[in-house]
Amino acid sequence: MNYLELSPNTTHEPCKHIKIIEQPRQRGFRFRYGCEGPTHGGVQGASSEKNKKTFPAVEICNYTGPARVVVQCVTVDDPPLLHVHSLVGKQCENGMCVVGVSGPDMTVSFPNLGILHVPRRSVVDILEERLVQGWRREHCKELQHRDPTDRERDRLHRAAQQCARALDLTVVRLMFTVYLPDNNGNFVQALQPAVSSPIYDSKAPNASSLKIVRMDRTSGSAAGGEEVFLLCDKVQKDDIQVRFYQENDDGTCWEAFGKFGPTDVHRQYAIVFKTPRYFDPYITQPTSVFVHLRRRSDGETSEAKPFIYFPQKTGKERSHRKRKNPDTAEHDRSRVSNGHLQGYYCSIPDFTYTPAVTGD
Amino acid sequence: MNYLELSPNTTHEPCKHIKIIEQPRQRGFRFRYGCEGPTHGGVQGASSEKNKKTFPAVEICNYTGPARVVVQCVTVDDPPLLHVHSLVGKQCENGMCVVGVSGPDMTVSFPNLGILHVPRRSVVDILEERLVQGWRREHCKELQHRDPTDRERDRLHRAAQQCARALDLTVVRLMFTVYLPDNNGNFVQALQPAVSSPIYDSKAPNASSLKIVRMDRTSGSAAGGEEVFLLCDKVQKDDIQVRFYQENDDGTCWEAFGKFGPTDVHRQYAIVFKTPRYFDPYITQPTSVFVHLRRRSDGETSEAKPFIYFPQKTGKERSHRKRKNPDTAEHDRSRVSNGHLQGYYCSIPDFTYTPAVTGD
DNA sequence: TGGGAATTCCC
DNA sequence: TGGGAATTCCC
Repeated sequence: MNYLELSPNTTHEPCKHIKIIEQPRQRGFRFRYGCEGPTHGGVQGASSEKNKKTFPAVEICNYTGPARVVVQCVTVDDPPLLHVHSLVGKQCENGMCVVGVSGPDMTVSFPNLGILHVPRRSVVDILEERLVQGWRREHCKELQHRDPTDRERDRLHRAAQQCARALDLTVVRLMFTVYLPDNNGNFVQALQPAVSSPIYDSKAPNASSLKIVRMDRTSGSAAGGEEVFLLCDKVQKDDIQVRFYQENDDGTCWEAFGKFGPTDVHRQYAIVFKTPRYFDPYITQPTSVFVHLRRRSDGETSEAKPFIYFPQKTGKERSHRKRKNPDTAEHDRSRVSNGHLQGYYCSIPDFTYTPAVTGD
Repeated sequence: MNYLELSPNTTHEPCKHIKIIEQPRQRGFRFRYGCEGPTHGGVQGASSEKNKKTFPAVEICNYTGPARVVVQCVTVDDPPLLHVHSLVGKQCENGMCVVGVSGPDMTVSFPNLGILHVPRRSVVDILEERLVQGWRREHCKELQHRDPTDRERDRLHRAAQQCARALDLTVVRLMFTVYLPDNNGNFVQALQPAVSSPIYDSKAPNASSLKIVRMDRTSGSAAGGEEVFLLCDKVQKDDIQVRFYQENDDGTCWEAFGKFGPTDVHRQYAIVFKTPRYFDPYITQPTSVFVHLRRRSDGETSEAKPFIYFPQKTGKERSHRKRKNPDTAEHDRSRVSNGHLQGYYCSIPDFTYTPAVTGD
């Protein structure tokens, strides 16, 4: 007898349980409304790649033989509650996905888990119906079958409203439950369920993917303070940043943020911001950095666009400008504002423009 | 006996009828959803002004005495059909507005006609219900009361779907019907109804008000071809124009249009366009014109913003540019593209910018 | 009210 | 699928 045999488990058979061997991918999957049809593919696995797709998968451990795995959408609450959203796709019915296993391979992969987005207006009704069902189950043992009274009904309705308020429609988790057969071969013996990491609806305003579509300038003075019009995919004005950054060879990183207020975010699709000053405003050569969008709440970022900082104009170049036609100066004013740069040494944004020489 | 007495009318009493003496304003009024609550005011009159509001009004002609006027929403079809949208506000019930008159003033003004926007998803049900009602009325004379058979029901359902497809939820008209009392004082004698001009929901995508919110430049070369980022209220990419114009003292008007494609309209809220060439590209003094948005389909326009055309650079100024640092030229390229101006005489956009001198 | 965004749907 | 807009709702 060695010491291993003294561990508590040795007196029992190894615990049968279900284990998630591939989590669902948390981001980038879109929940679909009923009207969008059922053919939109399932959520992929966390380690899925372009040419090597994976899907959520589980393994039944310490048991080999017939089993049934049921997958359902649950909330991020602890303990998890059944979600109003349901699973759709092959092998899915009544909002859940049911798959049989027989062994010897006790792993199951789920390539067809679509998530059906229930309209918000339906939520209360769905929850109320469930509460009524629960009520019936509780009362079915009573001698006489009866329906809830108006008073009870009203209580259930208010409970449903409260649950609905607390329910987040933008995120679900997958709950996997294994059922093993009893002596009659009925799959009624449930093991402790396993619950996946959260899946965020990629269409939700706070989880949609970030993208810079177009900018009216992709370069500017190292002094910063120049206005940029940036067109983007949907953002939320209080949760978005325009981040300039430069990664150095030594692993350090410079960052600074475009300056704008909530009113500079136009209808979620455009941001007018002022460029930040480069960390060294006295550079003598153009310097490449990157700009991207970043969501404060979850740190998600867009793909980066290059941005070039240029040296500021010298005093001589600037004095040349003073001789300009005042009409033209008026013209210029509309383009560049340097409001908050007043008083900075040598930091007035000041450019001249030559036409691009393009081939077409 | 003069010839007037020979006209057909002289043999009858003058025809009693209802006349609209103030039409509803056609634009700028927003239909409201039920969830928005009832307190949003009524549609104003066509001649309403800021400090002198008017409201839709009718007059009962050639009759003085007790009467009842009923107002309902109808479609723009001919003949008009009852709309699914309903009237809400004081004196409104069951979707219609009912007002009593007793004379001697036989005019009625309606200051509280709110229009309740029925959700699209409810339209079929509402129409089907009406068809079923109609079916019942038709069959009520049958010996035995009966409900429509499944087959009849299905026919009604399909008819409702067809009506729903044809129904425009963005426009209604007001139908005014006068009821005069019969000998027992019951208001059952209806005169021919009067139907108003159309009222367009100001929240509908094709009727919302146009507005230029912000532009990244408000001046440019008389040669045109310069890119402008314009932020705006919601537009439809295939139905919007950026119109430059200048009204001359002699009543003539120059106009030209910003150049852009559907993909240059960003998510309905921004337009990236190229300025048009001014009609005289060889101006020697800055010239003020206006820009506004214009909707093709109905000719509606936004408020205009001023735009200043500047003389093109002379050859001498341009040759000076050629000596510039190539790095700076690279910088410039990002800002101005002159793609389609190649080959124009003296038409290369070319500006220098000086910082604004602002007081704050 | 109008401003603004979330939600839902269409292709 | 994702792109894009219409519809609906919130304050």
